[in-house]
Amino acid sequence: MKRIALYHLETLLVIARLGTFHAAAERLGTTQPAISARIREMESQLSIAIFRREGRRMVLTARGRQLVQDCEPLWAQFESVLMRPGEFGGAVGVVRVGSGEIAAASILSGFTAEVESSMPGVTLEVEIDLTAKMLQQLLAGTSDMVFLAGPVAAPGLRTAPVGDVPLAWLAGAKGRARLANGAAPRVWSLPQNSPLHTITRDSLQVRGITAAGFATCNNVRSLIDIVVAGEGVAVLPLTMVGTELARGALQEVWQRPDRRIRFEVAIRSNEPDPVIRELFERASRFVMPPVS
Amino acid sequence: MKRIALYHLETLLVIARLGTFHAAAERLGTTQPAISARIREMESQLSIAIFRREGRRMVLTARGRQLVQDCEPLWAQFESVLMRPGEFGGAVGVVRVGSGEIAAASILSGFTAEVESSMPGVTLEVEIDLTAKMLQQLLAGTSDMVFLAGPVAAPGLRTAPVGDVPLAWLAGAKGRARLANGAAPRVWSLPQNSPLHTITRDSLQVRGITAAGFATCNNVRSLIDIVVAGEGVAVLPLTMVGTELARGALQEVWQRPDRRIRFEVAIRSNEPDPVIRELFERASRFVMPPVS
DNA sequence: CATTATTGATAAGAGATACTTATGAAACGG
DNA sequence: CCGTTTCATAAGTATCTCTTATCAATAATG
Repeated sequence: MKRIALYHLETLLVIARLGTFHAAAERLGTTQPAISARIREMESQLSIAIFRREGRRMVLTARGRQLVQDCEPLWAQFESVLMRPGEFGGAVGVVRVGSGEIAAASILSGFTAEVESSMPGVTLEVEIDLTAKMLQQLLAGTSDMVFLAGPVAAPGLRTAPVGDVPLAWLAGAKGRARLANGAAPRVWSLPQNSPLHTITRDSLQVRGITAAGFATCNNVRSLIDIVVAGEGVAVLPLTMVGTELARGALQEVWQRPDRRIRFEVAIRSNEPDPVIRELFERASRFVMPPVS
Repeated sequence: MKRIALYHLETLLVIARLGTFHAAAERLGTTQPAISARIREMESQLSIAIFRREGRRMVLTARGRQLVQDCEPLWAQFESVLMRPGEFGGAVGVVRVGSGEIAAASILSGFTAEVESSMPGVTLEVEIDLTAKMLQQLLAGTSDMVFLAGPVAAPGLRTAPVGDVPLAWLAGAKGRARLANGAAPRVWSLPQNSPLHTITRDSLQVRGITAAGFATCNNVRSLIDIVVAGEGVAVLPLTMVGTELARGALQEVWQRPDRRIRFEVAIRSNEPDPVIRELFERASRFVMPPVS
């Protein structure tokens, strides 16, 4: 049964359309015995009767008609799937893209939209995780391209800047009340080894602030929720807190840190896949709109 | 490209899942060189690179992953379509069923429902037309089984009764007004050679009625609409005028004809296809609920 | 650092498939 | 009744596919 090839299906469909083996042979540029043999092969592989002799011609059995009916859409799909390479010059492939959460919130959707419209043959498999993990996966070959935060310079990596985002010290109502009382701030941030974590620590040091605990959460979205609902204060990217600022759930409490989060796109420097290299080129030319 | 067989797809998918050619070979009960050859064959047929050497293993290219992604559903469909014969003992096939319009309105839907539930592998292609045409198509091999009206006894035909339907002389408002004025009735019916036509003529003769024209329409549904809207009177099957009687658009004007329309199911007596013969058996056991 | 195991490529030969040409048998049409 | 159409069959050839055996490269291990 596994030995049935595409031309078997095609042959069946052409016979069903043209009515005779002979006509099908002509249409398919082969001989009538070849057509007979193909059908015989199908019948034996599937162990069903597809045609039945009737007078001097062959007619489809009920089962055969069922098969034709089933194969018609299958054949169409096959053509679209397997013919795809030649159909236009563009790149075709599935590319596994990793992204840090902040990068995801800031530039990913713009990039994917750009890819969808200008590289229609390319499908993206996006995975969101911490920058550190993204790098691992990229080097291990589990991801093909990653967006990440902060300048990275690992050997065997090729990177390009794609934009940056301003950061701000933000707190919710309870957090601001706590600060107003003169209590030491409960600082929240991403786990160690993340750029946001480093920036937060540095900014605290510059200000000479002693924190009452330095809590972490590995998910920025949750981090925001935590700060909104609790007494914490955090350095957060402005691109991710638009709605919270608008409705007053978060407010800036101190002067903004000098540093912004800088995004880069990275691939392995020896990446051999032309589709991925092309995607990298596009990504480096794609720069996110500036945010202030 | 047409030379790609099912085992090529299967091979690709198994490699994608298991990671190495060797493991795939074991899983598929063959040898590693065979797997290599299959992939090479696919790559040459599609002229794309599916795998790329990386260290001592082969990894999917972006295009290769795309292919895997595309083939996954295709493969599933294939299995369901081609494996169908063995999956259960029941009959499988597409059967072309013809039916006269009245038979269609009276018993067809019950029969199709019965087939759908008790013969899930069978697909019906129903065609509605006049009884005479149904017979032609059956004998010509364009239909496999037909429901038709009136006792037929053509050579090479095997028939069985499946029910009958009472008839009534019906007229719309204008038609009844015309009759009340004592004018000769405008009679409507199906074209000649149809049982309804014959019954209508016979009934008129029995009553000694002279019609003012004997109009025909080859479609019962339209016939009903015509009678409802116009001055006509017609012998119509009660199964098809339920709503018209209920809302008073049609009313019985004379005594009902003695004869009812008797439905039969027919196949070619030498029908070789077991699926069709089985369907015929079921149809003959399936008798429509009596109507009065 | 040497050894061993893993992964896939390659080559050669056997076996299976698929195609072509030539011919035959049955059925249809005039 | 004869020619035509339609498909089956047979024989020969070309092609494809698989298996066995071996090799090269790389990763893992002691």
